[in-house]
Formats: sequence, structure tokens, C-alpha cells
Amino acid sequence: MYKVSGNVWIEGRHGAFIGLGRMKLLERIKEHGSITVAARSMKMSYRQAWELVDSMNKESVKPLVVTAAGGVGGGGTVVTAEGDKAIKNYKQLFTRFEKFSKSETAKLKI
Amino acid sequence: MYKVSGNVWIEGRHGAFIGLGRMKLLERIKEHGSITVAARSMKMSYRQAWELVDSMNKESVKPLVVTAAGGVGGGGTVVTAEGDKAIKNYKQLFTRFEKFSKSETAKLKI
DNA sequence: AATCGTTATGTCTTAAAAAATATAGCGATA
DNA sequence: TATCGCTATATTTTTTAAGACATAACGATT
Repeated sequence: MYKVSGNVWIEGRHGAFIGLGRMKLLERIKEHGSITVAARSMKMSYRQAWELVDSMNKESVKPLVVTAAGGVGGGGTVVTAEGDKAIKNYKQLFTRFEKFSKSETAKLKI
Repeated sequence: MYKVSGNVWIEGRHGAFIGLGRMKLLERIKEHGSITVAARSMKMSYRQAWELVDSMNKESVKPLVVTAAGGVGGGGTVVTAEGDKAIKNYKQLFTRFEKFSKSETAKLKI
């Protein structure tokens, strides 16, 4: 009847660093090589996507993505090794949290 | 440097059942015997408090609180045994989640 | 039946968040 | 140097959420 739910994210010094939405965005950027295309592909506005990317980069010591304005194809964005690490870390965290909620749901006595 | 954070709640059929805020509100209602006083004591509007209470009661099979309009002192609200159970359950869940986040923070490789 | 402080609910206003729109700047390439 | 699609940012509009305010109903007590 009842179910334990929730969410997890990783915080840096000044706030959210990476959560589920940001991780998905990073994956799309990696897939498409562009913030614009990534945003469009997940029905997010470019502005919102850019702000998330900007926030992540500011929160991180080394940037998670590097952007290029101009050049071939108008520019683009690539996910760095640091970005890959962040994706991987969050994914593992998320998986363990899912396990946690499942186990907690089983424990509910109501 | 980084820290795992998040939140957990218990969901019923139609949405949120109990989370940290709702649990705290229940505790205050139990303490004061009144939605009005409980809300005031935690700087929440009566309306918001009432809506949370209403939502919890609707989500639960047995009501978590019973209200009385009119009568001695104008009425009041008492937390039922079911409400106590909900508080207890959520508290335990929350404690274990805190342990989870702490342990996950220690695991971070970034 | 008048009083009291509470529950319960409607309505209106304000503030915050999100979305939409517009536009400047970039640099490889032709 | 003109073009292209993308990054970067400012501005405006729309939508949503929160807050404020007002008021009816309730029932034990006097």
C-alpha cells in the first residue's frame, strides 16, 4: 500500500552539484555534443540546460564539460573525463538509493 | 568537499503521505492539540497546515488526526494512534536515510 | 441565545518561478 | 568576408505557487 520514495543528489560548496536531472542532461550532451540538441531532445529549454551546465561547472573544481562557441557546426560542448566521473558516481549512488528505498518499503509497518 | 544529500518520504496511492515537514507538523499538533497553534508555532499559515493535515488524512485508511470544530476552547485536533505510528515509522526511515547519506558521502571518489 | 477560539473554505493579491522571445558573439570553413 | 549553428545573456511575458484576507460553521459553556 505505502511506498518509500525520495531523491538524492551530490552537493558542492554552494549548492547542488549533480542530481538525476543533471546527470541525464550530461548524458545527452555527451550523446549529441551540443547543449542545444541535448536540451531539445529532452524537451528542456536551452536556457535551463545552459544554467544547469554552468552551475555544475562552477561547482566543480575541474569543468565537467567544455563549450565552444563558433567554429565547425557553430560550436559544441563535450563532456570531460571529470564529467564522466561525475555521471558514474551519481549513477552508482542512485542505484544504491533505489535499493535502499525498496528495502525500506518492505520494512514499513503501516 | 562533496556531500551526498537528499530527502525521503512515504507515498500513498495518490501522492505524498508523510515526509519531514508533515512529521514535524504532526508532532506540533500532538504537542498543542490544535492546528492553529501548531501552525503558528512553526511559522506556517493555518491554511497550509490544514491542507497538509487534510492530505495526510485522505491518504491514510485510518485518520492520523481527528479534528473538532466548536466545543470547549473552540475545538481542537488530536493525533490518533495511527498518527503516532506514522510519526514513528517516518522517524526511523529518516534516521536510516541519514546513515545512508553519510556512508555514501564517505564513498564519493570526487 | 451569546460567546469563545477553533476548524473549514473561498477569494483575492502578491511574489516567485518558468517559459518565451530576442539578440550579440564566436570561429572554422568555403 | 559571409555563412552557419551554437554558446551566452538580457529582457519580457506567462504561469504557478504562496501568502494574505475574509468569513461561515461548529458546539461546549455560561
